[in-house]
Amino acid sequence: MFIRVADETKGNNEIVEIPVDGGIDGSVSLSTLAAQFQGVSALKYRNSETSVWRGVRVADGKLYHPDGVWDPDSVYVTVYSKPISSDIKRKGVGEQQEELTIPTLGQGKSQRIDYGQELIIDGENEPDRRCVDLIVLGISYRSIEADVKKCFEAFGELVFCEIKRDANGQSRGFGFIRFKNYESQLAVINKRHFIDGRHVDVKIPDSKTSAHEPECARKIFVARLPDNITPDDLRQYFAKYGAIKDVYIPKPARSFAFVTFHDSNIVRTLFGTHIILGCSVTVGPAEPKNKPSAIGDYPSSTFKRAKPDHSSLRTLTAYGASPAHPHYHQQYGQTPNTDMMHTFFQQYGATATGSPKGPFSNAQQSYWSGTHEEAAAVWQQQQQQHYR
DNA sequence: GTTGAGCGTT
Repeated sequence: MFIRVADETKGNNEIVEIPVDGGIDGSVSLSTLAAQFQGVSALKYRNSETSVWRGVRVADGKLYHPDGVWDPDSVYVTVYSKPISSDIKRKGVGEQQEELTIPTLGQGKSQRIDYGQELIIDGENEPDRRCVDLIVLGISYRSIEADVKKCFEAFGELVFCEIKRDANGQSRGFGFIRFKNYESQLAVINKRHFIDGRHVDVKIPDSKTSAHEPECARKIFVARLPDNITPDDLRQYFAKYGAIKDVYIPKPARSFAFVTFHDSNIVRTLFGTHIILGCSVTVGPAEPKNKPSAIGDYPSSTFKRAKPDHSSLRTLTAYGASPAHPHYHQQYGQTPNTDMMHTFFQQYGATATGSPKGPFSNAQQSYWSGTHEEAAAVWQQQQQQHYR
């Protein structure tokens, strides 16, 4: 049996027939698909009842039809993990078509991540595949770095490996590692490993800054969701990153959701773009209820989308970003400065490129360029305020 | 020379 697959972005509507594996699970091999469509990560198809795109399930390098049966007459459309190609443009959001820039953050460095300040992403520059330093607990006092390295390199390339020692060089029995690729991190985390005859545990480290955090620190804001998405869809997708405590989708659907994890440390590694059921969604930090604050204490509601004729959607307008808007200035007591803007954009894996009018001149507006996703996330975050 | 929950002089 074959299924019919097309790549909308090619514009030629060429259909390629892809074989379905003969095995009992009736899956389509991702690698077989990728041989025809380079870089493909999933497939989607139109739900005949609702006309909404529906994504096929992807697991272990295989694609599974959600209904268990592939329709030989349907045309399945390729989905790519690089953030948004024009085919993922979604209804109702009113996005303009635009080629997107994937934010380029620092290349992997052999340094510890300063949480919340710097996000290291792997060699593919995928914002949703970030590695963090992992703590390794229970290392034998006799083990050296090479022993730890040997154990974990079986899961992938390490960019960092260190055993903590006291002033005399005596091992303190724990250390830190970081992988180059996110798959490796997923493979080792929260599992027990053996080094020099002792079992060791690998975890996302607690940090002092994350102790006694409010619930919103364990919560992500997921924007640009299709309205037919279910809590189970989100659970299924995000479960691979960490234990989920709660999923909240407003009723009626408002294109966003909150997912709360048990561990706050995983949260910041998720900021950026994800492909869920074939749709490109944006994950950002959840804001505390009743306390909107996008930049420090500055309200996110002061950020609007720039007009489409102004450098298109990658540009945000920071209203009130100058003393020319005394209302906001007085109400919130501060004006966002350059550092705050950069921190704000960084949450979304974006890089602010500054205002063409110069930062916080006396102009009425300042323009800041982030990514398309970032602009969409900020816009959605404003909407969120109206429903909470 | 011993020990065995923890959270990092970068």
